[in-house]
Amino acid sequence: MPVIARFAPSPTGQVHIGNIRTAIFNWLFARHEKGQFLLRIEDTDLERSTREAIDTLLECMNWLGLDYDGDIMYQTKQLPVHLAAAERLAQAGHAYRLDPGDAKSPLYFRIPYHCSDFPFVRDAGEAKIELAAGSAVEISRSGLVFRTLGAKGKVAENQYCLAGFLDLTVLDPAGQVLFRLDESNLPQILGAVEPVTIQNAAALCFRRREVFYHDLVKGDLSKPLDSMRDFIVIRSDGSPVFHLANVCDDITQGVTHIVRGDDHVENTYRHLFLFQLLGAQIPVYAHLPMIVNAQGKPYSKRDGDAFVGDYREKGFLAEALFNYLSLLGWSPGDNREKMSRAEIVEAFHIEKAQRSPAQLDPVKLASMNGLYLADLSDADFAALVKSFADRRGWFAGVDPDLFRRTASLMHSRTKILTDVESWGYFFSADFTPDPKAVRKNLSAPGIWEALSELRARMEKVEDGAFTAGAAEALLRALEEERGMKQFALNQPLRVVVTGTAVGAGIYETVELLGRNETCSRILRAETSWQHEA
RNA sequence: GUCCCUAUCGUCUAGAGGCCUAGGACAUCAGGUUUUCAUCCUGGUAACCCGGGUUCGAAUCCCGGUGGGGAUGCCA
Repeated sequence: MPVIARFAPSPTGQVHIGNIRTAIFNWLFARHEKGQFLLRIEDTDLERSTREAIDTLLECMNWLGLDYDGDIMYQTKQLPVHLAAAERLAQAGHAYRLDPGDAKSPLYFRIPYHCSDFPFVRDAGEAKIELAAGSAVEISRSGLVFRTLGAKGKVAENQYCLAGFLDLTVLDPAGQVLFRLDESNLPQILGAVEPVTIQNAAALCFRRREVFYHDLVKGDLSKPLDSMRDFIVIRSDGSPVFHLANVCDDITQGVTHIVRGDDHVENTYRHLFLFQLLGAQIPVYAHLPMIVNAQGKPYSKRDGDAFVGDYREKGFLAEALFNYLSLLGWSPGDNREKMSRAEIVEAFHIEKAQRSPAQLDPVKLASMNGLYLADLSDADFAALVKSFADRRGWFAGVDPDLFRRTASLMHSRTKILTDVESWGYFFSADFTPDPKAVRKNLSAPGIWEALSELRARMEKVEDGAFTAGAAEALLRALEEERGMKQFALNQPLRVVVTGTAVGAGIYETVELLGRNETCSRILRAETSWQHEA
């Protein structure tokens, strides 16, 4: 059976990092299985869904190379299908309104009492629930309401679906049967609006059933039916609720595998009933754990860097982000980390996805990005940086050749493209020196005199002869003459001409700056920084 | 409250009962290369949440606890 997977985001604002991870895993899964990857826009929240958000989403997917098959399905267009499905459920007796006379009352889906032969329902044995002493039990077509005693002696009200209590008997404190639910009174209960109330109850005895399914990521999962409730499928304004719309669309699109966030695990137990009663094949599920922030909490909008756009803006490469994100909660099983897209597709097995949440580490992401940048040729790197800088209006009007040479000097020092912002001193003398660097490197006695002398000697060098090698020779000679330690002038010179203590080789740097610029920067420092140092 | 899920270095992970003296990567520390930084190379510190079982043998299986997350919406 060919695999049909889908990504079904709600287009509300920016694209969340956890969301795009789900998209990536779906895409990888579909591509690995040589199946289809469909895109469905769940735009039913009219208040929050905007065209702009949809465009942002499509752009993000395009940027990350997540191509989808076929046309996009827009959920709002499927309204008639959703409504027809609701109607079918109602016709078959699987749905009801709390107030049958009021069409404005929301339509509830009822988890069917007769479901023991469903492929995802199994018997879980005899069960008994002790009730708060002398409390009442209400039984109605929307389920059971009963009171239990909490650990601190507090009475808690519980409401669960009727299907949770097969062959229910309500016992009084003496153990006598007060009420028995069976085929004889079931139709009356389902047909009546008013609940049957049993006073002075002490315990509930019934056969427990549970919903179960196998999750490709989480393994065998189950949930007792007596912890589930009937749920609304059509709101009082007539619009379909997520559960119905989502399931209907998956049926319409022929989705065979649902890969999504594990916040949907609980929904799955409900959706199984919908697929079953709508006569559809039940899909295979895979629930991915969430991505969490540095505090170990799920990413929220307030975190910053919660959106794909943030990473793009900061100068992360799509391939690097893709690679990193594919490794968050998944691993090929060997020690490979930096992998090409094709390699990842080849190695991707959804069953190997992690079951617990993963924390996104921006430092490791940057390291990964640095690996991808290092793969680029100097020329490609320069071109990439250029277009990145241009978009930001950095270094406008800089000589292209100077820019290229700077880029090749700084290539191995660049992890993310925003690092490039610090290149300003190559192109302009308009920088603020780092006070710490100044203090550390320019306060030794005799330093300023030496720099002044160095400048004088540099000024005598022929224009075309001002190379890295020439600069190095000047420094060495001067150090020796003045009895200074070898390289003692390197850092002072660097601070004076770049304002910082770190960077590319200083000889190459001054060669790039040129004789005039180098000398004028030294002179400027002599006149304006010297006394502060 | 109830239900569901989850737990290996700081972080991402390898690990499918003996290949584990627990491997890799990022981070970190030390050393080497080097004019600083970065790159590159070498080495180090660093983890099986706790308690019971099962077994000749448990990071791996089972039970309990604890921590974390999720669900419990006329949000999706």
